[in-house]
Amino acid sequence: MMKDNLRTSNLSEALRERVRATARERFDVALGQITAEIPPRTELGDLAFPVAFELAKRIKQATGEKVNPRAIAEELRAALEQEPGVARVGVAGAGYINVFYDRAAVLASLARRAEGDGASRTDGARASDAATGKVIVEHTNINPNKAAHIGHLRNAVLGDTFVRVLRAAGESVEVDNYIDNTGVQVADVVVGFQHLERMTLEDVRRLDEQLPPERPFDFYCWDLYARVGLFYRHDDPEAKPDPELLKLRVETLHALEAGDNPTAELADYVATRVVECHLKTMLRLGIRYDLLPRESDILKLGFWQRAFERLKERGAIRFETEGKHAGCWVLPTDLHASTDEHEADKIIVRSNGTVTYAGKDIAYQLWKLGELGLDFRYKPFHTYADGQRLWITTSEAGEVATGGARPHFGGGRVVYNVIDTRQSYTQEVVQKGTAAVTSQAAHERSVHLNYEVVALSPAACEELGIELSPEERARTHIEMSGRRGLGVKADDLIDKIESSALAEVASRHPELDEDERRKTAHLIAVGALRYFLLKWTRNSIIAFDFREALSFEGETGPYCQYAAVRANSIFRKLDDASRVVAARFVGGAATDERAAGEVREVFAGEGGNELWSLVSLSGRLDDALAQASSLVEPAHLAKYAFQLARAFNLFYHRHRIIAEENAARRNVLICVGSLARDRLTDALSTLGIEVPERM
RNA sequence: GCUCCCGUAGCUCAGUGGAUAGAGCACCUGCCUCCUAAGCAGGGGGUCGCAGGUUCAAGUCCUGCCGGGGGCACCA
Repeated sequence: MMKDNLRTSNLSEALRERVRATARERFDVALGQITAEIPPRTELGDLAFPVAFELAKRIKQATGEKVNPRAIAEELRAALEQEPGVARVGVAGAGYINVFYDRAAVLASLARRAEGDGASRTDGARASDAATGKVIVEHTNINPNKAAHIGHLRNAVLGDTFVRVLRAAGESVEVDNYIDNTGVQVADVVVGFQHLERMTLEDVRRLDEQLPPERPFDFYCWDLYARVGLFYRHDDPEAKPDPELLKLRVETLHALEAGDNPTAELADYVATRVVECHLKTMLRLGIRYDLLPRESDILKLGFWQRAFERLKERGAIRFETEGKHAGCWVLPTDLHASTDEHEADKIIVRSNGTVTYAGKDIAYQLWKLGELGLDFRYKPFHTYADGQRLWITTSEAGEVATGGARPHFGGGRVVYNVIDTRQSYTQEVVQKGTAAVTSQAAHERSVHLNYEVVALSPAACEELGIELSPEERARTHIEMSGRRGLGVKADDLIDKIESSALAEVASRHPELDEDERRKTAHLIAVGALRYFLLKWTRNSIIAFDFREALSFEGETGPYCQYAAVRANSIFRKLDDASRVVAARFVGGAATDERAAGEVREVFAGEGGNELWSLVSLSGRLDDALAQASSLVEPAHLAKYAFQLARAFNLFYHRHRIIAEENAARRNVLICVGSLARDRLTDALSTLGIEVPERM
């Protein structure tokens, strides 16, 4: 096998070791973490060690001797220059050690790797640390009572992209989408059907069948849900709900929890149909799931009773006999101070004996961690076009037999719950309760993958025809409200972006047939929307703006796709022989000193630094993935894709690849272009963005 | 009251304790006989909220203050 110490990540590791060894031998200093950084400009080198400053301090502490950091840097320079793959080492500023790689050798290694195992980036580095046990990521979790809106899309795209990042790292991932089919929100829509529309299950079924395609069932429920909100308030949006009318909600809720009655059957129909709509919406963006766990099954299968026993056994919860919480089971917390208005402790079981959301969630979280000792029953719910099967939980006896084996669900090594940051407090309570009945390790195995909400810009509200008070207009963002029907529906937005993309495609490519245009427009829309939702870091509130979301220029998904499309069009026009020749020539630079010299000359010449920085950036995809994964921040990968696309566009602008006459130069350009295209395509693919053939 | 997050260019946001703080948008000026101009280049724009502290080095860490947002239900 070819030696691979020229992979830049391995090279930087080797250099770190040399720094450590030299510090020990020459200065008798044992260094801990050695920080290395990418210099701000490529002329300053490929890797920098600001370690001389720390060494000077350590030497002074140990011996009292004052040493100039520059002198230390000079010593280290000599040692680092010994490392194969290093062209030279410079000392700059007050004592920066700047390492310059042998550009021909690095590119040769990258070119050989690309030719050697196809486009596969998935090499030893990632396969080796594939830990045992799967990871569970739970996301989407939309109440099944109305159409999904852009806030739900942020959750789903964030979760789905994190899943892709984990899978790119070789992890085995189970994707769960929790269905709260017995909650208040579903109950409210049921109240709407039963009391506002006076419909039975049969009526609702007929209505559903007759709805036009532009107003599917989840859209209908969206409006109905808003109407129910008004109904409780006697049509005054500003009023408080009438307690008398709210009794309808409570009655309905009880009926749902009890099950086996017409109201529960209607609720089940509504929830199931809305879930189907949500799955369709998410599939438009390439988002899929493995399992739909349902709250009704958690109730029926006694998950809570089991968790309740465990909590009592461990003394994690306490029965209150006096005070404000008399008659309740509470979980003691110190997450916030208790005041006159509310106790610090969190109620888990109400005085009427019913369990709160937090309690149910503790039981469910225990199942996800494989610590409950109970399991759901399962049945197939849907089969995706490629045969992948989606399962749903059930509590019915006699599990439905299927041809293929059913995967084992639950029991994750780590569980990521994608939930917006407003629920941080409750999530902490759940984690605390969960940890109380398991080991401390279980606490670390539960991660609340939190993110800020999507709000609407005042401009977006006006476009939606929503009246704003002068006060609201002055704000940077306005919170969405399902109850007010205030929000941008996911399908509406996707439609809008698709038709905008379609117009662009049609004007640029009249030669394409209708079907091709639609497919292309769809890919562009997905790219635009996913990138739009991913470019912000998690703790940034997105003030949704139509103009921004519909933009295809600047820092957008289509900009990144366009760079890759341009690259593809080069390679479509380039004959295969040229690529083979280029790869062989550049790859040969690893052993052939004459070829290496020619490659170096290209990088040393006019625009060589710029060319090299594209190679260097292309080589950092693994770093970007590792960062996105360890910091749980897909935005880092999105930023990387944009940077790479920008660098490629510059490269594309500066160089005529096919027409290049100098053979060595042409070979280098082909290899660099091919490398950048592959990594950009990979990065986009992990973001869930595909590159169309033309756009 | 307690608690979490945020404050960086006109706007929206990036910025693993390291070099001259970046990008997109907006505005202005150029560039299509060329592998797709959804592009490229250039320009103006900054007291990184304020004040202390730690450090060889602070937008980044600590403390306090100011300003904005979220959360602290026998809702989910």
